[in-house]
Amino acid sequence: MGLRERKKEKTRLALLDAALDLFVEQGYDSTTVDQIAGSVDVSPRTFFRYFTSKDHLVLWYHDQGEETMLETLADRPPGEAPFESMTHALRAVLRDMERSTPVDRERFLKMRRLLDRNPQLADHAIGRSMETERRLIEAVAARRGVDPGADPLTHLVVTFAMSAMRVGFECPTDRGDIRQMVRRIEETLQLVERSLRPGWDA
Amino acid sequence: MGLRERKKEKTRLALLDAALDLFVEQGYDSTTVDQIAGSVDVSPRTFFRYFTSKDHLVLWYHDQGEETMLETLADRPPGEAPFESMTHALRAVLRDMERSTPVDRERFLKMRRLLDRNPQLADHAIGRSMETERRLIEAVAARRGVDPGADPLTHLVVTFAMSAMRVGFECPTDRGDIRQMVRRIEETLQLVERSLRPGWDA
DNA sequence: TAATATATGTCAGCCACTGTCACATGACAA
DNA sequence: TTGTCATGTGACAGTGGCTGACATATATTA
Repeated sequence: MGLRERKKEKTRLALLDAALDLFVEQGYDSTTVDQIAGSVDVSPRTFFRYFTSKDHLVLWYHDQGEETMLETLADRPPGEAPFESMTHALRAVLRDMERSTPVDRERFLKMRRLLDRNPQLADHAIGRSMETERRLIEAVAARRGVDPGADPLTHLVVTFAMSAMRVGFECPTDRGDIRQMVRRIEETLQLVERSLRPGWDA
Repeated sequence: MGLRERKKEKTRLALLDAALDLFVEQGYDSTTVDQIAGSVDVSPRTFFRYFTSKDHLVLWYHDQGEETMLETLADRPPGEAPFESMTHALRAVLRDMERSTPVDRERFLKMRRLLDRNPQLADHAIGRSMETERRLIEAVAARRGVDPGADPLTHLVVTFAMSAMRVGFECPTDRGDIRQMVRRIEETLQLVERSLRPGWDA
């Protein structure tokens, strides 16, 4: 990894952390891109070369989660029942969350608080999740050898699994504690598993 | 209904239709609010007195669907199984769609095409749907006499039902034909019903 | 070291959106 | 009908997110 890339990564994280701090401190709306760029000594124009929009800052972890799930899915044995594969993909994300560093957790919690307080940001986040679902649907459809556009069952396999994630994530009592949130998602996932008829995804 | 209100309603619809036509004609992004306002002979400032944002134009039907579902839910017998109630709420929306006027359908289809082509709009739409889910969850939780924040099962009842709506709505083969879309959603809903273990929502 | 690729700063500009004030128009009571 | 009040509208100035274009500085590679 060259000097160039290292510098970029550093700038990216600096922008992200500066932005999160400003948002928490003075609110999302009343923080300008100029301020964010200014506090990292970078031109506002450069900010938009790292993040496509001000909103995009807060979707940081969605990208990681999606990557983890797609990779896990690709590694599952070909003959496995599709919903089973999805549960493994989902639990891989949960493991990542448990193993994350304190710095990562702090970022995560800041973002979560922002999502709670800013509906427009929540919109973007959920939109991003839908994009992830679309990609997962394609992956699952490919594994099953069906056309993703014409197979509702594949859609349900993905959507049902992701429901556990959403429901667990939204739980208001878990603010500020990642482990508890992970536990809640795990419980919800088990509830989903119990609610489904055996072999429903054949 | 006084003259004032009638005029407002007329302006509102005029703005909506003018906007949809412009969007379809020259694309969402390259249509400015000035153009929309101009083609209805109204000041740009006034546009924002009718619609909180340019995006907001496209969420027209989400409001109606939500209202229908909440009303239906309120009319269901108290002892009914919660998921059963949700399926009735959902099917009430489907009936509304089948009975809609040609003018309504045309608006609907235009909006759908816009949602397909503009990810940012899709984000807002799905965000609006999540808001609807939240309200439905509250309603269902109230019926069951549980705390909406602490009962994952209630969340799943709503989310599973809405999954049918989303999956059916997104199906790419149904563009341009509302009846076919309604049929697809109905089929998906039945698939959901078959996939769940009897009594899972008790 | 020279040639090339890439990252950044600067500047000019578009457009969504808002606050404010003056004015016009419909609603209502005397 | 007329005066009074509430409400809808236009005009204008301003903020801030975001983009394109060009010049310059900083890595990479030969």
